[in-house]
Amino acid sequence: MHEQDDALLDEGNLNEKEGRILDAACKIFALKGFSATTTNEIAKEAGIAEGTIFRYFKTKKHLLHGLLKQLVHIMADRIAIPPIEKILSQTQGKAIKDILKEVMIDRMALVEKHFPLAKVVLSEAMLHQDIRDIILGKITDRVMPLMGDFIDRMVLEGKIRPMKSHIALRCFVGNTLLLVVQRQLLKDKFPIEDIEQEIDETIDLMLYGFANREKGGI
Amino acid sequence: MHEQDDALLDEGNLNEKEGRILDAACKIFALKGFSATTTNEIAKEAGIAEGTIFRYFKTKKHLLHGLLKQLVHIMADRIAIPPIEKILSQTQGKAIKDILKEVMIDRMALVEKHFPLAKVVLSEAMLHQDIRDIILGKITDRVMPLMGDFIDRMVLEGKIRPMKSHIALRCFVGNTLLLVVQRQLLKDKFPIEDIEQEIDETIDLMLYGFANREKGGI
Amino acid sequence: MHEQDDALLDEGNLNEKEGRILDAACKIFALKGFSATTTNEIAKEAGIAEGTIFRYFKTKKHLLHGLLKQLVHIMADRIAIPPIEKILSQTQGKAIKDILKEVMIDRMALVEKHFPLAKVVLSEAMLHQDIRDIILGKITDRVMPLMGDFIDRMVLEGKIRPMKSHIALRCFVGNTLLLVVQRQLLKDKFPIEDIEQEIDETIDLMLYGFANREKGGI
Amino acid sequence: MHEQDDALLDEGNLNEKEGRILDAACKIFALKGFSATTTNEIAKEAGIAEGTIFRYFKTKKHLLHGLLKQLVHIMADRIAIPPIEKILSQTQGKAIKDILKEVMIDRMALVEKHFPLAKVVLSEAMLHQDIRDIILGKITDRVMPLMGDFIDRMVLEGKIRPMKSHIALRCFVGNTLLLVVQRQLLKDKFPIEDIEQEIDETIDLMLYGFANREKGGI
DNA sequence: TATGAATGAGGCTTCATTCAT
DNA sequence: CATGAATGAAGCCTCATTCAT
Repeated sequence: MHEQDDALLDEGNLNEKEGRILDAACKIFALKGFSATTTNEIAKEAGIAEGTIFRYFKTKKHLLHGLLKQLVHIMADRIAIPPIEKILSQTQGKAIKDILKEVMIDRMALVEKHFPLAKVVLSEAMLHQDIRDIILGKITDRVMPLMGDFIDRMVLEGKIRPMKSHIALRCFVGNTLLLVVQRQLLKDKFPIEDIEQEIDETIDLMLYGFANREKGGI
Repeated sequence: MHEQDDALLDEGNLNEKEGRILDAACKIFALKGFSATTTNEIAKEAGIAEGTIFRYFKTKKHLLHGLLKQLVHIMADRIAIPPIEKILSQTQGKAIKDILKEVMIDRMALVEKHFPLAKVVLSEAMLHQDIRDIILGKITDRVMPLMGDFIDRMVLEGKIRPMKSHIALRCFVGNTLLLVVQRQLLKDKFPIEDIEQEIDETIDLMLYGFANREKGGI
Repeated sequence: MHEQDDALLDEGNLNEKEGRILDAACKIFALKGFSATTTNEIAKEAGIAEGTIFRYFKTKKHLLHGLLKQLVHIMADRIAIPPIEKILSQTQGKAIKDILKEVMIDRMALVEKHFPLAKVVLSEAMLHQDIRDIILGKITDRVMPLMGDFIDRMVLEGKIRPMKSHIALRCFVGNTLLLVVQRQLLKDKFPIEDIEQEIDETIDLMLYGFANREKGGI
Repeated sequence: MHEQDDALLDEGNLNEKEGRILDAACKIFALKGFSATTTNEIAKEAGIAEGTIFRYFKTKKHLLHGLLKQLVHIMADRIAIPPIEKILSQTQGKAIKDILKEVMIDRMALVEKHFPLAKVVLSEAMLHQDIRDIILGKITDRVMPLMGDFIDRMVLEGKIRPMKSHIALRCFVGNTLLLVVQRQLLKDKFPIEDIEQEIDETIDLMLYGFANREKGGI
């Protein structure tokens, strides 16, 4: 119970108790979902009294929203954006294959590190429009331009052929996401032996496609 | 409330009441998630008394499991498999592009028709191993062989280049899934104007890849 | 606990459980006030489970309103109005002194019988406009016309001198109310030895006033 | 919030903080009743920390008792008694009608000025014997002798006819009280147009009674 | 002395489950 | 077999009170 160390969310603008509560909530929401989690459990996990939760969050729903806002904020502004910005700004002279590999590994690591949170976000987002809006706001503002610009630049540099950036992005995200899901959730039935090789082959497929050029693609 | 017609689940081996309950549960689980749905709501939607639910399902949890089993059974054996089997068995003489398009449209239609159920299944599967196992069992037994064999056959026929079927499958599923999610959940922020063109471009990307061949692919 | 007999409120249009709940609520509200009464206490007093209360009344506040509506309804239509109508319709040949005495005794008995309820009503009415409105609606519709007409008739019959009925009514109600309050709440410090004599003297004062006519009233 | 000026209760023997707390408590108790008022609200209104309340009053209940004692003390000794003593000592040469009018106006003004407090006192007194005792003690000691002596003197002076003082007092208090209640609480349904005329007619009724002397009073 | 964060008992309310009809 | 009133455990939340600062 209530480990203080290694808090994923306790960052700057919120105090120590609030961070502990958010961490605990995140952990148990990820385990059982929002509705099935009790405020009592969260309090025990956070090592505080149940009532204390409600000094920081008016209701359990507010706690969820606060959590999601933190998540989105942190994911986007502190964790997710900077490394990808760095990678995307240091592409000169690199082969597109290596760039994509670097990005995919980085993104996989990111999602896998925060997979519990991701589960909370996704399962709630699936049901509730208001939660989708919190996430989408950030994606629209930060992720789309960043990735879109990158793809457009790659096209300009001649590293990839002309294409609509959102379709390329969807392809890349789809492949990465399913890879993570398989590793995290389906590892018993569909284990991945050599992850690096798996990534290599995935990128190869994305780059060169299914088509059999030698036979003319029919 | 309690429409008897057009029951998605009322199939054969379960009687009329049981089917009505499962239909109602499915509908409301999809809307609000399992924990947030009350048996009272289900009963009202099914047009029966609350107590009657417990004649057919020992607990609410049993109801969920029963529902998921039905869903997986039906999705796999009655709805999902037959059409794809048909498509996959009539590929001779067709271009790979058209085959993929046919499959993608068919799969999208399938998922979109049953999107509410899909949401239930996915959000519960994200949290609970036992539920994942129910689904995965069917996928391992039926879907993987079918799709794997198809890809292998395409390779043999020279329509696609040699590749590992599970990677190709992941790519195809990833693209299709995100396309559906975008259409269903993100339509406000990321609308898709012309779905057929979107599919065409997605398949084109899958077939021929990102790479700019003319420039040598670097 | 939970006596079924002698229910003050269990009248016709509400079923047995609902009546038991209202009776219990009435008893404890009168003892401790609305806010200080717990739904748990009410349930114990009514001899039912706490949850059952909420099958009949959405919230504790709704229970209070239901109670007040019943009280006002019963007080006005079943208990309060009929006897006074009877008295007021049989005044021919009687001295005004005897009529007033009859009315006062009847009204005192009525209020004293329902004094616990009266306390609930008054203490809530003091604080909340919405509750005052429930009561006043009935008074405006039923009590005022009845008493006003009576006073006007007495004036016409020459039994009392011309006067505004609402002032006479206020005087009569004020005297009666304080008499009841003294008997019920102040009996330790200001006991009333002979209630009939007290009533006689009160009516004598109302009829003939303070003024000393023999000295010219100055 | 927390105006320091014009404190009703901050008088002499209690220090500034204590006075602020009592003032705030009084204001909010009057608005919402004792149980429905939170110590947090009181603290905010008083402009102090919640914990500070408990330096001055052991519990919330003690705060109520302290408040009531202050109220009764101030009402009786500082506010209520002196003016009435003055009026009652300057009656020579005045008509009884004018004396009563003067007293009634003075008492109405007094009650109306302190109506919020009066509501607290009354609603709590209705429920709790111990609170009634605090009030009645003061009334027995100070008010009754004062008013009783005045009435007896009026009788001796021949200004009113011989009567028991407590009955006359009850009549006067009843009329005055209901007049205030009507003005304060029932103004929407039973408005009073011309208050001075209303008082005149009420006093006239008290002085000369209902009886129609010309017809012989039958 | 004053603070206000923290507490935790206890309030109101929900809801899966039971059972007499 | 079907019902739905009743149950009571348990959830969310409030708030008087305490105590370290």
